[in-house]
Amino acid sequence: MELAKNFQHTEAELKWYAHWEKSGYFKSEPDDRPPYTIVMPPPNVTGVLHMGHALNNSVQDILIRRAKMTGYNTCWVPGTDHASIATEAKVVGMLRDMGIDKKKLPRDEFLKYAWEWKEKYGGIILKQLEKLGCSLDWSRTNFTMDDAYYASVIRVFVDLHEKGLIYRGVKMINWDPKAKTALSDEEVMHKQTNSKLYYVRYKLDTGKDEYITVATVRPETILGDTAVCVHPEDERYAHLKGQYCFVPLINRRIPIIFDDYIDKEFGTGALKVTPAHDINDYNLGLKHGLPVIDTLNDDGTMSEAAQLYIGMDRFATRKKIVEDLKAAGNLVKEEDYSNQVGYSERTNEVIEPRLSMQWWCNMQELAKPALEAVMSDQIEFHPAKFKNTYRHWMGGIKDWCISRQLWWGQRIPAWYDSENGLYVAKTSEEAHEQYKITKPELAAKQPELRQDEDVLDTWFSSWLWPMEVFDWNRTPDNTDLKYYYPTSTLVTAPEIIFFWVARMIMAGYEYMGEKPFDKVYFTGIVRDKQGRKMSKSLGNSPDLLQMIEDSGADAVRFSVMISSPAGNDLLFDESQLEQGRNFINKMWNAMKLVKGWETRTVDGLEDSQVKFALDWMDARLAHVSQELAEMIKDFRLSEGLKTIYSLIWNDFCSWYLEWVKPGMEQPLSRNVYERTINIYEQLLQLLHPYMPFVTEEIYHLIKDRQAGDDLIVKQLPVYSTPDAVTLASGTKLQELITAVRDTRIKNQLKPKDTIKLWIDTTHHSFYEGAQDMLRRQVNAEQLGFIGKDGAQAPTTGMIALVVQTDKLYIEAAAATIDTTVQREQMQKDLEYFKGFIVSVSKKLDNEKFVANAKPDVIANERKKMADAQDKVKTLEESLAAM
RNA sequence: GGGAGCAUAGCUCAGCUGGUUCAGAGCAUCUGCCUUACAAGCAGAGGGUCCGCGGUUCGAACCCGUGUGCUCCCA
Repeated sequence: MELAKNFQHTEAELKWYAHWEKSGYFKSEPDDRPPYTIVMPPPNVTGVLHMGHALNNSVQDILIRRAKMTGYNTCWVPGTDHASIATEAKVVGMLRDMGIDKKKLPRDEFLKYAWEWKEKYGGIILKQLEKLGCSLDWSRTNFTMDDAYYASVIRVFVDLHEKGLIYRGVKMINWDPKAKTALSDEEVMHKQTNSKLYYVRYKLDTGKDEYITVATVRPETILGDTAVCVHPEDERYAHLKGQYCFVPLINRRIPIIFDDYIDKEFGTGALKVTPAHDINDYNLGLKHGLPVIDTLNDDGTMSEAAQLYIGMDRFATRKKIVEDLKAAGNLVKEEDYSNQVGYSERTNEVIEPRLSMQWWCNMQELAKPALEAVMSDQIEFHPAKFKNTYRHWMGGIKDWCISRQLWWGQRIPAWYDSENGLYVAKTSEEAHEQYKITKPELAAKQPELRQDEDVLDTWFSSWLWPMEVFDWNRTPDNTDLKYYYPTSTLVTAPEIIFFWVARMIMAGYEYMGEKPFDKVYFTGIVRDKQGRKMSKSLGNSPDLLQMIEDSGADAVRFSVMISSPAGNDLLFDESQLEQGRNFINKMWNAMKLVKGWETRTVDGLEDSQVKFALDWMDARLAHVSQELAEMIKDFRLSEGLKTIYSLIWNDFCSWYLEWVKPGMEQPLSRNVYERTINIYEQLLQLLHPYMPFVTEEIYHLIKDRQAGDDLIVKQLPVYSTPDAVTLASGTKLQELITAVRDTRIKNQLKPKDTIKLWIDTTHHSFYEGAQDMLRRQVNAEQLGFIGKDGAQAPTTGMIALVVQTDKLYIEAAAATIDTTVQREQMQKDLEYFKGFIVSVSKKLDNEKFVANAKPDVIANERKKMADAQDKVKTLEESLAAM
């Protein structure tokens, strides 16, 4: 078969993905093997693949593929999240483009459009994950608005309501005037913003021309003021006890109250109190019995209660009221001010704190076992630093606002009668039953109940994900749930530790009586080269699908994984794609080289010359394989990839293949060929989880395979601990080769110039195995040992060098021998080692050191000393000979 | 305002319980090579005040204190 010049990624990706899927390698059913389960963090149903997904899902695929090779029954469950706010916003936008106003649509008609949208655009992202090579069990795909899933969300709502944990109440919430819905605290992002601090004076009700000045960044809320507050110990205002003042422009008479909540140093030390529009003011209002005047409509315009600017947007009002205050003589001054402003996570709109009737979930009791599980490492967090964040949040956990004023989502299963009587039930029928029993007379007259208009927070469905994807609600005793739950590892971003991770743990303990996963691995945030978070608004997020098309999924996975150290952010730079592509090319060429030997193999050919190389490579493989297992266990995936990269490029290609390479047109022993193929296979296997396509392709090209012999399911061999002497011998040979090459260059020897190499050593057995490779790699026509077969130490015209404690002499006809550089180098080495001996001697002569240090440390120092002395001796002799 | 974390080569990071022969890797850089798998390559090299200061210790990149700078989370 003619081999392509390069790896053709597009064809290979289509071919192998289809093959894996057709062969059922992605599918999982419970069996005798231990399970390894991951539930994918469901992306938004309308989302498209971005760098964050690429990182997150590459990590999961690596863990899954690796587990598959080590005897586990792996199950990776895909799915999507209905993403209430995000999706509804998109549908509303689409309707607007069609000239349809959501407000004018009945609920069910809007939902029809929403489902149409979902059918059309939903799940694109799952298709895109195939492109990345994700080995997902597609037969288990879930969606958080599927009927079964919907039912489980409703069940949990009803259950928590029965337990008294879910209740309805008026509280200060975060209002998003664009999406026109309440948000949970977690959905609000605080951003440092440049604002203005306005100083506004309020006339006192003393009949005189006296004022009190307050400072505010939100002057439009003045219209909702119901008090001015000062610190009880603030002498400036002590005389105002029991006094009143007037709200500017509307002249409402409001009291001056005293509370030590006030920061005397801030502004003027006097605070305007607007209980309807600030959480702290609200609490003050509660304490002091102040009225609440809500001056905002749900779209962020001023309400009738504001008296002025009715219907005008809040920010326009802010400008206007400043002008009016100035005109009225109430504006004292304004100054620049930087403060934190809350923005909606989804719509990026400035949040308005607002009093509102919402549904709440009390988290206190649910949080207890969830906190304990993480603190005691029953659930391991990687990196562990996130335990602190988690504890901090869980310790101060507040009630969760779970209702959203939206239509796309699970509708709250609560019904009201005309007297506002409340019935919470799984179905309308059940609610009506309750109604008839509770209020038979009313029900006889008015049989219809009105269902709550709101839907539940998206996260109120996502928190059931690890159990509900295995059909917990309908069949809680099913074999899948028993086998796969608790799942093995959750891979997610630290940003959603509260939104999602913490709540899944709570739901897991509450409903399964068991944690949802053993381990959580938090990936970093994807940033660009300059360290900026990748985002649509910055436009710094590369087009992932284009990258896959251009460079291939393997190169993309390589570039993402090579630069994401455990627990740190990923700084993505497209140059890493090139590194990935080069690596693929390197492997491809190595395959071509090895394949090229096939026709030149001969049975029973003496291969003692390269036995050294084979043994060493086997030892390296065993050694690195063990290291890699540790790294993957600790989620040091980036380090793992670097390690395999180096094993393949340096150890295998640069050293091993060069060592066993037969000469031009020379035959090769069958045994060496087979072992080389075998080694290459194992390297591919180690790399496969990271770069699945190219490895599978080469695995099949390098040798004919029977049906079903695919790399993805090939089990990793068990390696025995490698022999340290074998490993050290390889290192020594490398050192020798490098040293001789370096010396050649320093003496202007061209690569083609041959040399004679004389070695003065006591380690003859080492050279017996290695000499052939040494000779070829340094282009020596002859290699001799001093003291053997009458060989003499050279006296003149030689270049001397020292490797470890062996003395080497290069004899070269072509050399313009300049020993000065060489001597200087040796002299420097000599001085260093002499200095080193002094410092080690000091240590060993120090009684405190000898008394305190561990015995093996002392033994090691003694060895260092002896080695250094040997080295000094060798160097001195070589110098003398020059 | 409260909390967490980080600072090691030009860049991105390793460096485990304080103790290995000038502190390691990749990328980048420099030099020489189109050597019959690979120039998307080969060979070789250079590059560090381990953020500053103080302390503990026989011994500190590592532990403690402090200062500076940066990042993230929460209010």
